[in-house]
Amino acid sequence: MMFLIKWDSEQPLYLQIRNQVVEALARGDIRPGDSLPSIRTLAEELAINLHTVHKAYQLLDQEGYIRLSRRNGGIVRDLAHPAQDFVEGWRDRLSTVLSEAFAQGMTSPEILQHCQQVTQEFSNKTHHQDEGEGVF
Amino acid sequence: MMFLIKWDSEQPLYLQIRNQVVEALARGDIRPGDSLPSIRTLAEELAINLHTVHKAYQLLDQEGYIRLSRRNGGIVRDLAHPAQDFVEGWRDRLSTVLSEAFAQGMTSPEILQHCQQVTQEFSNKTHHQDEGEGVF
DNA sequence: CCCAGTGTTATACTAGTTATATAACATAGG
DNA sequence: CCTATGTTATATAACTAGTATAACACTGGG
Repeated sequence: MMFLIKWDSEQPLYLQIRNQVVEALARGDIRPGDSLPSIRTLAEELAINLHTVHKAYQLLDQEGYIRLSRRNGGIVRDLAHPAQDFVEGWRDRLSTVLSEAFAQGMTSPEILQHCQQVTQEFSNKTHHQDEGEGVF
Repeated sequence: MMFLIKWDSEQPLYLQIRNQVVEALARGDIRPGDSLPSIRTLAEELAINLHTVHKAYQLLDQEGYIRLSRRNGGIVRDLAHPAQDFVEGWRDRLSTVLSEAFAQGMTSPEILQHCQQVTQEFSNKTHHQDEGEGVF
């Protein structure tokens, strides 16, 4: 799991981390049962503060993506179904993003094509079962 | 153009306004050439501060959705093509939103169906040409 | 038994953002 | 000239983001 901090981004650091974990999950780069790096390890690796990483992990835990335990650190959960109350908020966010494209003059076919392309990137879960990153 | 402020939302007020304008634009509720309410008018109507509305309008102007002039206030621009540098950032945001759905266990067909539904809402531009809101 | 490595909590501080409140300025139309 | 438009300038309070230290609680391994 590679993290990359964009220091010139307008996005808060803890959100960048959160998003990268979620995208890695969607992409299949990390899977249920896998461990995230320890809070301190990742903080040092990215040269940022422990609490910033902690905040990202707490958010991921709260949203249901991982389970954060005092013992094993952050472990990716198995989400067969969306967490409760997820879909409503998610559709609102989807609406907002798609509305931007319409308002900018993109056409429905154009927009839907982007959706399909992105979707294919994520469902391309060509994945090696036995490749590090796991709990040991 | 009806605005609705959610006081319990986590979203900043100025972003709520910005998003509602963009969605109204996508939905066809407002069209190129239309005037937005004056900053002071809208501020009073929503019982919020003038500067908060101004910030929303400035953002909309900066993003290319409206033109803000000292003379006529905020006027919706005609965006036949996306503003430069729009698409790159937009696709990133789309990726983030769609990745959340995947990570929550939704399937590709499910997700694409949502995209199509939202898209249809926006392309349903059943619109009355001569209905107020215009410049006068 | 202790040590090292987990997350967790507490406190403090700086900087930036959000929202409000007042006031004033600049411009042009009626 | 008055009025309505956006614009700019301060100031202030509350909150957020990020950093810095320090300490606490737990537990697996040596």
